[in-house]
Amino acid sequence: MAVKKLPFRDRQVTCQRLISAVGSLLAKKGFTGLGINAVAREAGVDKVLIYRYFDGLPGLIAAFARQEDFWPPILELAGNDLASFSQLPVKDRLSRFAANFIRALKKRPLTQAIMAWEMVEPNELTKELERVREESILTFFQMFFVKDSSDIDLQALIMLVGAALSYLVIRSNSLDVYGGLDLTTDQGWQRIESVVNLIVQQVVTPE
Amino acid sequence: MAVKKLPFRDRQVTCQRLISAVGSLLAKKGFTGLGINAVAREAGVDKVLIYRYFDGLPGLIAAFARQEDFWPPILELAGNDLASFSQLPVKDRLSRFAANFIRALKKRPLTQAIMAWEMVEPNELTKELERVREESILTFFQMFFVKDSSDIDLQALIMLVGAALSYLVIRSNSLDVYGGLDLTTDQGWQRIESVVNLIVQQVVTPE
DNA sequence: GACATATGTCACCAATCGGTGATATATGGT
DNA sequence: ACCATATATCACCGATTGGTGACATATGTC
Repeated sequence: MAVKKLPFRDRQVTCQRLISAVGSLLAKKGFTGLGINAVAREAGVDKVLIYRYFDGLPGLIAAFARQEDFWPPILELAGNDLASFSQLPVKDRLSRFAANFIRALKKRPLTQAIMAWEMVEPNELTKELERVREESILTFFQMFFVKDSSDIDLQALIMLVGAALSYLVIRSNSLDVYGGLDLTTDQGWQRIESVVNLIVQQVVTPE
Repeated sequence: MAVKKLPFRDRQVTCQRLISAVGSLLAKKGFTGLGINAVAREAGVDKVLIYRYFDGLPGLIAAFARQEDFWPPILELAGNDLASFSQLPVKDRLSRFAANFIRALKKRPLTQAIMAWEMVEPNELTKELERVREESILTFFQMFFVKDSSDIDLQALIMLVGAALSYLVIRSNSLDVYGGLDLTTDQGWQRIESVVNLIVQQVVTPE
């Protein structure tokens, strides 16, 4: 409230403050309380500028979505080394993917908030983000797994594991124990990773 | 608005109307818009009665939670026949459990809404519901699976599958395709069930 | 320096929110 | 029949919401 007045009259800076405010507010409080007034307050900017520059809150959120990298890039899911990753056996590729996926998701609270948001309030923004994510997932899948035309439904397997891990990571924010699994400790997550490893080792047929 | 006035002065009936209003409102709009005013409006009852009879909205929601059966009962997860279920091989028990779990969750939109709610807004109600569910899950697990002291982490496996299925069912409300999996058709769900079957058949060691 | 415009501030609106006090009326015991 | 009380309605409160128009001031152009 003290340093609120920043009449630098720099539209770019103001827009950036608004976009950043969406991010920090979303990370701080989740999607609840993500209103025009709250965003403007957080940015220290008058809310009328949201209407002027972004044509309303949805427009601002869309701008926010455009400049952020919510979904972990393929490179990160592959362990930052595409070449060596693609040379691994399919089993190990899947195991690594699971571990990388957990780590990538854990360090993106914003992504978790948005994924939770998608589940309760489908809207234009979440639809857009879903489209991007769906595309990213499919690209990743086709890049590393589609050529292994095994007799098992590899796609369904990967998505099942991905769904489980997504759910568990999101739940770990507000839940300590899930069905006896401790989601707060590394040991608990090690159990999860281990069972994923076990699954892929037993299920995936070698090439 | 027409038949709003029901001055029957029957406290039980009024309380029931309020409790039912929470349910229908939750199923209709999800947890958004679940406020004092909205609930009272839905019930066709003055909101002051919520304070009088339930000491506020949390109290009303708690009463609502107490009388509903959100979580599928163990009997249902076991396929309505405990005896024959417990005589199945562990593998088949797990496969049946997965199929029953999907069906049970699919036909409980209220449960889905609450599960989604738990992910974004932890509060007293969701905590309570989580406690009940956690207890139910563990009971189910100990009843049917704990005696099979295999070398694999059966608990982690079950919870992983449960997490995946929960996520996919909830997502199917607002998403058609997840990573190439069609969540709108029986064929898509058949793929999911099949891969679960494959996993348990390959991973679970026979007794 | 004058002026159009871009940028930002402020005041206000109607609607809704959670919450409370005052009041009316039906119920049930004496 | 009378009266205490349980039940329900209504009117209001301050705060907050999304949204808009009027106004002020800095910026850049001529």
